[in-house]
Amino acid sequence: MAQIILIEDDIEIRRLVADALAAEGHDVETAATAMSGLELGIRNTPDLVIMDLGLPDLDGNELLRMIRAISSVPVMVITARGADETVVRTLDAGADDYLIKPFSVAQLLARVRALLRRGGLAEGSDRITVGGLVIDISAREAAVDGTALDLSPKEFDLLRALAERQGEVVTKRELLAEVWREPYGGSERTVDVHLSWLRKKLGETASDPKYLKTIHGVGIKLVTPD
Amino acid sequence: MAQIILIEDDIEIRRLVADALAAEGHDVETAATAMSGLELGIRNTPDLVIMDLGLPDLDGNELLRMIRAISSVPVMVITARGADETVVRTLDAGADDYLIKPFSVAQLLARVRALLRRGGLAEGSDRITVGGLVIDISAREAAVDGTALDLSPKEFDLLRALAERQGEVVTKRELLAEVWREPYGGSERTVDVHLSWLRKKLGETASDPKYLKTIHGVGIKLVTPD
DNA sequence: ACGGGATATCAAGGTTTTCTCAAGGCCAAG
DNA sequence: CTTGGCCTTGAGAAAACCTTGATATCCCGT
Repeated sequence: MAQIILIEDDIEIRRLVADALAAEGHDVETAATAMSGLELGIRNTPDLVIMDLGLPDLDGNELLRMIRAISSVPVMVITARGADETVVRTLDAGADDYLIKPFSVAQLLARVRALLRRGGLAEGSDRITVGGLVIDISAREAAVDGTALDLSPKEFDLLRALAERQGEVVTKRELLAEVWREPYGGSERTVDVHLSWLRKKLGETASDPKYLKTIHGVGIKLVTPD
Repeated sequence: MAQIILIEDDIEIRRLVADALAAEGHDVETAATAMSGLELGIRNTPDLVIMDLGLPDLDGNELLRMIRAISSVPVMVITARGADETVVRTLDAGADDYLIKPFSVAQLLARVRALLRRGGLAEGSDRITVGGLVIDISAREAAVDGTALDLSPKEFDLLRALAERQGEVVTKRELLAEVWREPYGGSERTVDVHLSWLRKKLGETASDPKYLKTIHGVGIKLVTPD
């Protein structure tokens, strides 16, 4: 599922964590020293790094800084050092989560899921959700409250263009540029018509909008309904 | 710096956390119940939500699910319940971090920083805050004390022009230039009318202004109310 | 306290923008 | 060649908005 690098010198904990992660379906690479872990990271571009703070060859914060210098990969720190000051310093050095040993494996896994949920989806996400509206970019299909919408090409592109900037007001000119691809001599009223159709398929009207709000004199914006 | 919503029923903790966050320069809105917190969230599109799990009116996980249904905002849970099972369930329900009371404020702040760092701190949305007045430029919406304002284009532009120079006196001529785009032959009285409407919507009058103060013979200035 | 100038508010046009229906054209599939 | 889906354009109606005129009110210097 995800590629995870685990840097931990204690062999027992390493085994424990690695097995648990593997059981979740992740691809785990382990390292016992900071340097070898860094090597691994450079080669594999992982989705998550889990590291101990007390490594034999390098201070944990030093390693953290090196990782941050070359990557924005999520990093979870697991360590026995529980001093508050240490936690703060480590988080501020770029760690995303901090777990104190001894920890519950179940919780570790849950926190890993939480981190992957954020980090992983940020990149290749080709699905946009706005309230009850779900837009699958690569499949080119959309649905409201579970029921699929039958959209024409332009309608879909229009919806996507708005969804990619949800909450923001988009002008018709921008929509023309985005959806109709320049140089286009058409009038902005074409946008109006498609919008009208879109609204009808979304089960709303211009006077009582749910998703598509008109900002008079400016443009349209896609919002999550109340 | 960031807009944060804090949902916590214990008044002491609420105060403690809110003050600490405010001291970091964040804009904090608090709520004592799940429902009022949800209201806040819908109005303000926050950068982070911090919530207690044991709210009086709704189960924490239920609230979390409701938040997740409409938003992907980072959520930090703070609670006294430390049972492992609870932690796991909460994280899997969509929480991004989980802190057990009693917690160190310094660590809370560090974790908040970590979450905001990842969250990208409000991507396309730039806001101006003046007291209880929040103006979202890209969404083109404004709210006072959590209630959205229904502003016409000129009214919004006017408010923004004043907000961009908050505390400063702006002449009507400058407002005409800024909002009406020259060369404009209109009279400055149009500005007066729009100002009047703006005041009405802000719930104030010219004789008892809160935000919009008239400097006789000079212009207008937007101030934070006492 | 008074007068003149600046500001506030109200109501009434007048203007611009948006919405929707309907008709026509285009293109690909049958 | 015909059909059907899709896109574009036109036009009237509706809605939202802006401006202006008139009048009341306020502020400040005298």
